[in-house]
Amino acid sequence: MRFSRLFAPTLKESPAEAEVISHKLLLRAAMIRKVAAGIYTFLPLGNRTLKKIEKIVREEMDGVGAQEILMSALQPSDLWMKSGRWDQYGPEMMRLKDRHNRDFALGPTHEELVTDLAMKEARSYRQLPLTLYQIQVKFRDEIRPRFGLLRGREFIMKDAYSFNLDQDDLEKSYDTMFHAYNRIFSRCGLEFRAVDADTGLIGGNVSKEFMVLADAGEDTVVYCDTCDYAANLEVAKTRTVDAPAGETDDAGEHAVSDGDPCPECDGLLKSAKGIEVGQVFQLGVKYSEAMGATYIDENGDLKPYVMGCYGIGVSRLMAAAIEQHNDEGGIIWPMAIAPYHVEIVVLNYDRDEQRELADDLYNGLDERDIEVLLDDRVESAGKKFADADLIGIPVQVVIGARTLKSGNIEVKIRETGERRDVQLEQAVELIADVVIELTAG
RNA sequence: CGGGGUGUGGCUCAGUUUGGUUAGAGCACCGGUUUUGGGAACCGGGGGUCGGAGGUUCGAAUCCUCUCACCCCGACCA
Repeated sequence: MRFSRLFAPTLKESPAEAEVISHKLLLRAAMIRKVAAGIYTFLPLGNRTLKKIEKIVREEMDGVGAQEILMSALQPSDLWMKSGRWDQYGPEMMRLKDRHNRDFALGPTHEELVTDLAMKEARSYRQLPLTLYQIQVKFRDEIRPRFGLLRGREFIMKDAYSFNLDQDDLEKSYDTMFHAYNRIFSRCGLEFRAVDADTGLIGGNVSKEFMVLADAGEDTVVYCDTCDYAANLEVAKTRTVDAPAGETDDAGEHAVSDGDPCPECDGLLKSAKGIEVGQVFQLGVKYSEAMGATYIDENGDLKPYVMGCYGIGVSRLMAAAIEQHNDEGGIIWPMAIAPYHVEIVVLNYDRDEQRELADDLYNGLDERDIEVLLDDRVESAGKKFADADLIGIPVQVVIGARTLKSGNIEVKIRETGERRDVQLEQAVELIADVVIELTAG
């Protein structure tokens, strides 16, 4: 892609509305634009990152046998009446009426729809376990949308649902999904923790949240400095001093704090802010019983599905990644979710030598399926460098008269700031290697 | 919803307290010249009616009333 043609109106200053770093940078780097409170348009760069995240999610979901579907965002009220959530959900659900005055909602989640689908189409135990997922827009009329993509009223979510034979079977699906989630967040380059969590309005018994550690987080994560114990503060436990490890106290809200003893070992608890990017639940029979969703087992008896559900805030993940990967200059995208792999900054594109060189390099990298953004704009060097840092493409290649004199171009790693001069003939090869290296983490 | 705050060209903001001629600046944008290794310089140009409605006044961005939007703190969530 040529920067001169790219629709990427970057901003020198942060719009006043943005408070947190990801929001500021998403706006400044021309990833998103606001439509209304908590509602955003994704511009080309932001959309590319979104699609990269979605691709990783799809690969991991498909990899564990989940099947992608796409359900309607617009949902009739009757299924929600059936589950009892039409009344429970409250004003957070965006509701509307059709021309016949029938009630609809813009889906905040899809348990009802997917359960209805399964009970009609997956009648036999032979079809189970069945895991379905989708990546789709969700609507929640949040009391207070804020922080850009971190809490929107319309957002992209991956939601998966497993229909299992029994609790044992559910636990297998849950476990599989849990590991897939770990891979997804690792591949996205995030530092995260899976923590014990409250099940909230979704319901169910067992649940883990995936928290990206970042100061902008709205949740507090409590974790042990010695063992694997980690929990959302809401459900965190501690151990009364002198009690042996393993004998826990159910702690009330805010009762657990830094330095309390770990409930599971002799370590001490610490706390940090976290952004919830995913959650997995063992729902059990909550929805299947409420909706009369049953399958026929091998004896011909009707049994309720034992269900699990698994969500990832895809657009939130994008913001969370920025919260973890930025500096004064702007975003530092992990390679796996960067809009482009390499940005070629050509300081004087109007000079034949530089233009030809840049075009060759561009084509050479393109042939190796490396995604390249070529800054061919007629702008000052300073502006191009600043934009490159802001947009945060992981590898920058600078073509300018200074290094060209000795037959070199410069390769700079966005994250570390490391630069090295590279001979022209070796450039494609070397840049390709750097991209692979950075992809591997 | 409670509390606090802000609405002035695309963005950042000044002007509002103490009403007074054609509403300003920087950035961005358009044309031109010279530039180009860290947000270039100069010349020329376009764009706002001051969130909206109503009111007070000879006169309103400025005062009053209502209203809408947005942001921050709290309760909810991917």
